[in-house]
Amino acid sequence: MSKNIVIVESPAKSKTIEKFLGKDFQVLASYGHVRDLPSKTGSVDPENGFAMNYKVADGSEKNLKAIASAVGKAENVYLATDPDREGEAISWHVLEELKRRLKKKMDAVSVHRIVFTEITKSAVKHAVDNPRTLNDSLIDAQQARRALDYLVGFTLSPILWRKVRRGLSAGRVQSVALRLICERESEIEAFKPEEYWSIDGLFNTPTSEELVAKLHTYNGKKVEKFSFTNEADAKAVVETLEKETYSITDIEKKKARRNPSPPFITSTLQQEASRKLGFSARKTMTTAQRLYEAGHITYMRTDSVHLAQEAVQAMREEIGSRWGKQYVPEKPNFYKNKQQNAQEAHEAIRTTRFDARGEDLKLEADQTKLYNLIRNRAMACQMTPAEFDQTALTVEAASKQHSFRATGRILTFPGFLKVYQESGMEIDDSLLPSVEVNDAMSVKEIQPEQHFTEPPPRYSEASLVKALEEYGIGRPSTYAAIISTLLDRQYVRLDKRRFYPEDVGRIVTKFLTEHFEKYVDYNFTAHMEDDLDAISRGEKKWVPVLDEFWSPFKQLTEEKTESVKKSDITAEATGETCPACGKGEIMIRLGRYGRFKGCNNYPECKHTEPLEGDKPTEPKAPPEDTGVSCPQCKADGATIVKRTSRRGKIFFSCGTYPKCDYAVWDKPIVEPCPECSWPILTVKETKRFGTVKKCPQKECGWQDKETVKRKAPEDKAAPKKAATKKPAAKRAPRKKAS
DNA sequence: CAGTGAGCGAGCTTCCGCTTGACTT
Repeated sequence: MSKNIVIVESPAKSKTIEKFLGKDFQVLASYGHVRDLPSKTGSVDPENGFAMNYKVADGSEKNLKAIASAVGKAENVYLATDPDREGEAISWHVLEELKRRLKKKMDAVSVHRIVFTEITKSAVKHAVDNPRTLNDSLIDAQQARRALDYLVGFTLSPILWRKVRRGLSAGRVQSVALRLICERESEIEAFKPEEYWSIDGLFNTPTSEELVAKLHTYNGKKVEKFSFTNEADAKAVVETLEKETYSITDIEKKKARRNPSPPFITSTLQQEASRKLGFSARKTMTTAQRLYEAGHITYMRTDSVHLAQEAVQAMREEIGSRWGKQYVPEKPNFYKNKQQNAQEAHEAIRTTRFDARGEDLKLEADQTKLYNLIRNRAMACQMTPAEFDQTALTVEAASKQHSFRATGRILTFPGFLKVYQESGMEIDDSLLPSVEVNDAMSVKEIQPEQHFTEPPPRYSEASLVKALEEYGIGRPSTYAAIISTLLDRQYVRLDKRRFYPEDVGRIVTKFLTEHFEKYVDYNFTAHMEDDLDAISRGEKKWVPVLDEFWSPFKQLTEEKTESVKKSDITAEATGETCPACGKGEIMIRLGRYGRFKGCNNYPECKHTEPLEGDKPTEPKAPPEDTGVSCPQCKADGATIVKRTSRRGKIFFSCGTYPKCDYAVWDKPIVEPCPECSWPILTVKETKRFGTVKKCPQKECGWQDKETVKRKAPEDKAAPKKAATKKPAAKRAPRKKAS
């Protein structure tokens, strides 16, 4: 029984903080948000001042009960949720629930709001000593954000159900993510490779060393990427160049430095883990969560590059003792957040100690890899820059009309590179031969090379997260979920770790960008954030801000629901006449399995053909015959064959389909049912019972006796069978829409 | 459950952002 209760969001945090504060304090976790808008219509009422109908989430009841019972016996409650918009709202929701549950008892409890951005004893104590009250403006801003997301999603999605296909979704975040992928695909399709030629000179120095240099000027003009665009031009240039004599005319030496990258935040961690370790965004986050819970790293959902003083000090000590003073900068390196709308509630992602490598901590293999990545990146950010000697040589023709250049780079001091190299920024030493000005260079060969420009690459998980972050769309806690949503809706697919839009995804994007451009604009979120900031600062009120958004949005959705026909979206005219009826026009339509061509005259004419450019439908192998006669139609020679459903599931059905529609899931055998005498049984291999025979007749339900026997004692031994069954039933309506 | 769509219209789907478990086959 504690006099003082502290509420935080995460249970891992609560344990640490409890240690700092001692016996008089009990720390409880809210486990994130405790109330939310139910996923159904009417949770926000725009007609009634945007009234928000919050409900306690299923999983939160337990947590709220624990909090209420502790607070009921306490004198002080410290709301210590994260110091950002969402955190402020969580505190408010918790308080609202406390008031509702404890009623008058709450009068005896003093309520304080405290915040800290790092979990250290001093920071937490300082926070407790400097409480404030809840910030209503910040809470209002969060509510505006929540209502807007709900209204956009729950207004646009039903339009998609009616106009495109059931079960689809649209939202402020996911629709822009989808748009990025679709527009990239359009760019790739519209891309026309352009030819260009590069020309390298291969020279010999006076000491017979080789030098490769790029053509830098030609006929007195600087050579650019598209200076030579065909073979004839390139050949002519080569001929001219071959006739010249060359010498070194300039040697330029300078020192160059490169600074380390900032420590990880969620998005950069996901990107680097993807590139360096091949982890998906989801895998990175669950692995990081384990490390966080074990106390090995700081919080993994953050958009701040800030580092705690103590951590910086510990890094400097470790760097100094491990590699020497020359790797420790005079003053700690300081990093600033690039993003505009960063909430900066947490620290950057770093390890909690620096003297241990992942291998020393006896972690799982994946955890070790991620731990080391995080530790190295953090340490590197507090190390000295890498230093190079950079040399540029100019090889000029005697005519002074043409010149080549070569650059070389030698690492003279590794600095942070000793520990960490960001992928895509690798540095290789490139050595140049030792030459002096006026040295004659003999031409060994002038090499022309043909190139073509390449289309922009399709997004990977990493590059998509990066793009979203740059637009300020989505949050650290949602990047992985956004990707899952696009995949779940089958808007996109991943192939060799690259995103490809599916037909439905492209149709949805086309529809949304054509008719709801403003709401799927890349800057829509940024504009929203400006408004939310104004609300946070008390400069605007949340209801008028929502009104300003809602009135035109509502009007637009009503107009579009009326004016845009389903066929405008999902059908595309081709101008071809139907070869079957000779009257109808062939349209490209969206079917369950993608797009196809069909006659306009449907349903009178049912002519269809596959879309060109589609993968040719593989010639169907004749289905495997089981030799078992069909027990239903009993037609002569009607046997059961093995087939694959459209979803890839194997089933067995009568070979005379569609005449006879008899079908079973498991493999049939000729053996009459001992119970109902149905002529066949089915067999299935299971791990637990081996081969199980069953009667396919549902009303019979006979099963292999051995199975029943072996199963029986288990039922008795586990009287909680009913209890274990419940979640299974609960699980059924979840996702996995079949 | 076996090639696809229209419209009729039961009953149903859907947002974003916080946080962790604890069901299995």
